[in-house]
Amino acid sequence: MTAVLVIEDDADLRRALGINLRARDYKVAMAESGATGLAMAEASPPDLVILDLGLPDMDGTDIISALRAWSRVPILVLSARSGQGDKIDALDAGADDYLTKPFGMGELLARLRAGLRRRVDGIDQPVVQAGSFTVNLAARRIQDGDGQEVHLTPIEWQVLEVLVRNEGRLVSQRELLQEVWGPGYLTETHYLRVYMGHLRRKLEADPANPRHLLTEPGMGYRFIRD
Amino acid sequence: MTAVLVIEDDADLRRALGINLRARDYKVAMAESGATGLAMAEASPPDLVILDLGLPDMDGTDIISALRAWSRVPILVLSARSGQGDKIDALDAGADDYLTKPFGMGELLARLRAGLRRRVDGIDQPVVQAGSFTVNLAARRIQDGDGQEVHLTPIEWQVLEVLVRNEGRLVSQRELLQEVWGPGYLTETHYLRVYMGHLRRKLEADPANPRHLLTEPGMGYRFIRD
DNA sequence: GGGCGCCGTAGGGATTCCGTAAAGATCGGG
DNA sequence: CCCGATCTTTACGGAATCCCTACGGCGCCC
Repeated sequence: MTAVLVIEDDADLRRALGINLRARDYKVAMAESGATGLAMAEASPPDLVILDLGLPDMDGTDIISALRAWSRVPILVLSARSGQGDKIDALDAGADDYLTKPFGMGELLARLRAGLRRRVDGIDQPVVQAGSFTVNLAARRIQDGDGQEVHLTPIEWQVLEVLVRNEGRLVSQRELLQEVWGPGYLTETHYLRVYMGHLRRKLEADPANPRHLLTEPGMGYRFIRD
Repeated sequence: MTAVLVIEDDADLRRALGINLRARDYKVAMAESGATGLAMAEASPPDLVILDLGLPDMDGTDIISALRAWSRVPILVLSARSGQGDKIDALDAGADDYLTKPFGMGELLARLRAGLRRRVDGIDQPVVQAGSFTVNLAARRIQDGDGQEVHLTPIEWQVLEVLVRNEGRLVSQRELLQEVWGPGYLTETHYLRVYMGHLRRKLEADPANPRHLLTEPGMGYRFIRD
């Protein structure tokens, strides 16, 4: 059954959404605040998130970013603010759709169906275990094989995150440079050599013979769990 | 470069869209009617479609259905009609987003970025099973008959990719050389002999009697699954 | 039968690419 | 202002890959 997480502080709207979604046989989870919503998403990853931007405890785009740190789940934003700027900020933070209150329940359900239709079956899990080490994408923490915390610098983390989120897939050098350094550094491949070396020394049991952070000469790098 | 197809009959709006999209470095194609739009999409598949529902020659949902018959390209619908029913129909026909006129150009571009972002995350995993081996083009991964990972060099990948994309069809030597080595090497057919040999040795159960990577003497090569 | 064109295989040298270490450069905090 | 952490840049040995040549096999036509 399809699981939908609703993060909404208005009790009336929350109840209305719950009734309508359950009537269509969705499995619904509810959160009243951003913090609990994020915790619930990590505890039990949903197939789609309906998020109210006007929550009291957290900024809306921060919630989106926190989700996007580890998940590609479709995010449908509800908001009372109809300005263009708010929509652009939310969409660029990673939201998939933006619905301005007041909205019709029929339209909401149609946009929800559209979001679910193109659901991807990727690695939507907050923690990825890789033989010798463990990556917690949601908390941005890493543990060594001995349970020791490993400290990564910002760039090291960004490189690792791109690779882990594309587990098994070859990530080209251009793609990595684009994601981490931006479009002006697409040819600076020696950066990658340096930072892949750092990551291997910190994470691999035998940095000279990596088992998880692999090089594909002339093409790019690949992360595999085992 | 990202290719966007705009299907819009209003000349003013079409021009405005063209200017804004090209300014953001999108490659823009334009159609004034549904029929030509569908033809252009088939001739040169875009990365995203912007579709006006109020075209004179065809019903909007029919255009969406026709596209969805063969493509999962993101479709962003523009419409002057703001009723819930129209939106629901379009979204359930397969559209990804629905924008009511008049709309802000900033919001349109943000929704366009949201649609394109999903494409990069890659729904399509073209996995081709070929008797003795399995090719995953998106992940750049190959498994042998025994489930063993097979490593290919960049040029080996390029050659194989061209052949697999043209599964069943004869690919001429000129075409292969053009795609992989570029226009300056159209007569260096011995390169092909060398690299086809590499591929067969790595992928075929009996490299001397290939069953999937076939030679058509004097013409070119052909990939077949079985 | 022999020449010829086409294909497959092998291997060596040149070139490109990668890993590693380490020295400046830059930035932020105390 | 100094110091530590981080990022950038350079240099070099070694590995992977590519280009190119050589040689043998096969089928075809004269």
